[in-house]
Amino acid sequence: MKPTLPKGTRDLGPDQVDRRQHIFGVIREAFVRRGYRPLETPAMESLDTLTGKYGEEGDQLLFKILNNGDYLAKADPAALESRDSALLTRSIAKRGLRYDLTVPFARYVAMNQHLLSFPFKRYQIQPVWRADRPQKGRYQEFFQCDADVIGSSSLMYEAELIRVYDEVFHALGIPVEIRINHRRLLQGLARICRLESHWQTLTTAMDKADKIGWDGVQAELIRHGLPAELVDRAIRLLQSSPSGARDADLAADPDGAAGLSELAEIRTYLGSAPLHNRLVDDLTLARGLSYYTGAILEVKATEVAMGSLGGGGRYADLTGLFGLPGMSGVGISFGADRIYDVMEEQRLFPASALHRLQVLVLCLDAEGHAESYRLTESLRASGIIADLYPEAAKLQKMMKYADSIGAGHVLIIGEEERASGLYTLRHMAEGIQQKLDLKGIIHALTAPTNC
RNA sequence: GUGGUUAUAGCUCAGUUGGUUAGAGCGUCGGAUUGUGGUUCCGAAGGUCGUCGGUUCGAGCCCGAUUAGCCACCCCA
Repeated sequence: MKPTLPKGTRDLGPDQVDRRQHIFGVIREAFVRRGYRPLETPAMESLDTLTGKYGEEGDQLLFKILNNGDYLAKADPAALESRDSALLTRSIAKRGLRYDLTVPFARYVAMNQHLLSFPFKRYQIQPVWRADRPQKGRYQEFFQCDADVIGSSSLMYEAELIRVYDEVFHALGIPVEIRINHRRLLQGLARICRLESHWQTLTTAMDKADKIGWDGVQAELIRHGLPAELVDRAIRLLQSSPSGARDADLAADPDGAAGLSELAEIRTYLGSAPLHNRLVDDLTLARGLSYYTGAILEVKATEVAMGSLGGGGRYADLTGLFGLPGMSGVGISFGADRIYDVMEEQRLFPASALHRLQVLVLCLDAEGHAESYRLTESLRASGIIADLYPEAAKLQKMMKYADSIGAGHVLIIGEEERASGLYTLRHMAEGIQQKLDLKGIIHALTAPTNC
């Protein structure tokens, strides 16, 4: 048979895994240093846990897992007869693959509330699955790196998580723009323009402003049947200067005022130290409105056309659906696969991300093989990534192998070297070699420039 | 879920209005070179042209379906 990968999935080779681990490492470090603790949850969740949490669209994108056994015999006869897939699903699939990390986290918190102390800060780096149509930067299986803090409504945490975004993308070398908005600003906007009843339509349309332009937004809103004069008013307000008329208008509305004051407080926390990246107030940002209740965050690369690299926000009551009401939380997510793609495109991965062989030992004759093996073990014991070519072969062949696997050095051991105790260490990239004893080799390979 | 587009050697791609035995570059393997890779030269292997069906005397090329990639919607990381 011809081997294939399922749609929207991919293999990662050794260099790719090394590079992804580098990304995870930078993110994890930023989380850990702020007291976030790791959490892992199962790839599959009960379908009851997942459905209804991501809106109607989200439910369609859930991967369902067929029940084991004779599932059709136990299927709902009415649903089977009517060929109603949505109805049938309930009787033939009781589990699904997780769609994000936030809902499993909420489930975990609700189930383990007696064990947890609040505020509880956790991070989670695991794959999630969505039955979406694949595209550039969009996969059916992809990794998310989430950090959430639950059980406190302090805006300190919004600032903390913005700082994490800033720090991580700076450390990875990706220039980004961090956008921030507030749900209550959007509510205020809608009320001021008397478009409360069209809130959803208004926000999803204006979110596309940078893509389809303001004319496009206006056209879309009018197509949806919103009164033209109110649409004009909304767009004028959105385009007006934040420091001038816009915020004055918003401040006149109770929700708008609350949103403005929260954003100002977050900025006060951030004022203690400058950010590497721009933090932009963006009134058009309207993501995750089915669950975010406070601040809304999004990160976009400024130098590459790629969807968002991360998103987050405040949710007033995440665990309420699981029987634990009144728990306010705030969280962010990194899209590891998109970050990877951006870094690949921009060649941002440092050589140190790759854990390739530092030295490959080449023994020229069978007699010296055992001694070469012991020497290789000594190098490994000194923390050097080392391996021994498994048999005495033509030097040319062994050199080609060393070159193709990207070994930093080769150590050549022949009769002459064994007699003198001075081995030939060759630096592959530079093509220079020197004769050194074991101590000298270890020194050369553990010096900072050769790591 | 909707629309567009692509699929030929391991990779990137050529392949004439449908016509005999489908090509190139790169890569791979062997040799030139029995203690020196990445550069050079010589040689070789490698294809049911994504899959299934149809039209035709004849299909890599035309038609239909299907699978996968890419792009744009929708939504999202």
